[in-house]
Amino acid sequence: MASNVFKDQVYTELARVTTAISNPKRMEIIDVLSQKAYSVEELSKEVSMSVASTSQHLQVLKSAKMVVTSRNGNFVIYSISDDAVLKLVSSVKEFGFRKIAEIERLIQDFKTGQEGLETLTLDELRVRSKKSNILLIDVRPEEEYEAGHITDALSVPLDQLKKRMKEFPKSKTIVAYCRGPLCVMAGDAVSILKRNQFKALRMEEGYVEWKLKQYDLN
Amino acid sequence: MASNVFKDQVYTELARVTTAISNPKRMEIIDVLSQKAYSVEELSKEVSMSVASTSQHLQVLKSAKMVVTSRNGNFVIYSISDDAVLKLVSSVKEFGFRKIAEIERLIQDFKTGQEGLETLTLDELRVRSKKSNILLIDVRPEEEYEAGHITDALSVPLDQLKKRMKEFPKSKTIVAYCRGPLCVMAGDAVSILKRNQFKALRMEEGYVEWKLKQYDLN
DNA sequence: CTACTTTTCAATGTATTTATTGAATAGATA
DNA sequence: TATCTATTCAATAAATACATTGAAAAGTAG
Repeated sequence: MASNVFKDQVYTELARVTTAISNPKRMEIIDVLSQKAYSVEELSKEVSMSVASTSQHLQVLKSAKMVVTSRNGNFVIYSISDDAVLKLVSSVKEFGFRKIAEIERLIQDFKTGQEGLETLTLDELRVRSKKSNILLIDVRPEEEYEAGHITDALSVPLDQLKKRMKEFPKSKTIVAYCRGPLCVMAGDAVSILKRNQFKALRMEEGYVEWKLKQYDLN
Repeated sequence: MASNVFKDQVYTELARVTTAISNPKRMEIIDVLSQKAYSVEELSKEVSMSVASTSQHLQVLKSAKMVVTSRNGNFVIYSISDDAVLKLVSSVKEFGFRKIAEIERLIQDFKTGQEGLETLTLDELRVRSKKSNILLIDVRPEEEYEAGHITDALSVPLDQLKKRMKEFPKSKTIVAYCRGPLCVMAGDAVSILKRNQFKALRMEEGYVEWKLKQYDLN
């Protein structure tokens, strides 16, 4: 049957896409690259792996057309090829978080470990920022902020927070965000702020989630 | 670092989701189950594999919570757990079809093999069915039609088409659909109809694509 | 309770995937 | 062109995934 061969080929191609994201490290790499482009060496530090292994993972992602390369001097810079990749990963997460109880439990354990921080969603933020006085801060490294950030957010990298929080008005509620639900920086920021008598909340969603939401609004 | 352990665990869980769909046969199984529920034995025929292998694939999908089981007499009936699975798979396909040139080429080769049939999308169907006289037929097996079909479609399983087409008015344009872009039945139906002097078009999308679209409209 | 059917499990051999190390390459800079 | 550096390739060893066969189990029906 000729059409059977065709069918098998198509499913094999589709599986090539899912195989590319079937590895935990590669998922993490995509998440990191979703924030900003990286060289192989930088990235290997970010995901705690040898340069050679990182390179190999990147090649898998590249052959699945999920990342693209450019060159900057000696460095090869990897970046996400297309917003369709963000959507794909986002729908994997949506399914994963909803369905896999184990993930829910892990996140729960982790959150309660973080002093029971109060959290906020993007939608809640939009509503509250109209009513009350809110200061939205982006605690990711400055390069990631520069590569793209939520409108009206102030860049306050985590390692500068202690110095810079003196500028913050105590009258405002401070909302911190970072890379998204799996990222710990915003939680750390809120802890620090609270210890210093600020009203502070963490927003679980990050820049990527916000960006994807913008499409839906248009 | 405690948060590193957490992160690795979460990515491992997420990868469990993508690993479940990282195999061509499992993708095919999900597609088949998207049309209607099947027993292991039926399914193994549908995807041309041994019963034991099919069972093992189903267990992988079950442990990823993508399918659920029920019992009917001696048979264990597998079905898709949730429409979130359809959405996930649909976004994989969306990315796959858009990005992977090889798939595009395969589909192109396949289509041109099918006598250059004229095709129609769901959106075009909606527009045209208001203006002109259209008869929409569902050429999948009757059980799949009964498990769910596009509103106003007439069930005409492919193997009954030759007898039943006598009822069709020659004044109407006949639009045939089946399981979706990878399915060959609608193409076969159109070929037969054209050979018998009907005006006939194939719609590439199938019932699942239509169903997902209904959500977006609400 | 027994017989029967469908599904699952276990064992096997093969193939793929993965992280690491160390060597090779490609490309930029001088 | 020669040198230097980041990246990629190759080889390895361990682990995991895969399809098949045949046996075991689970559950229905009589």
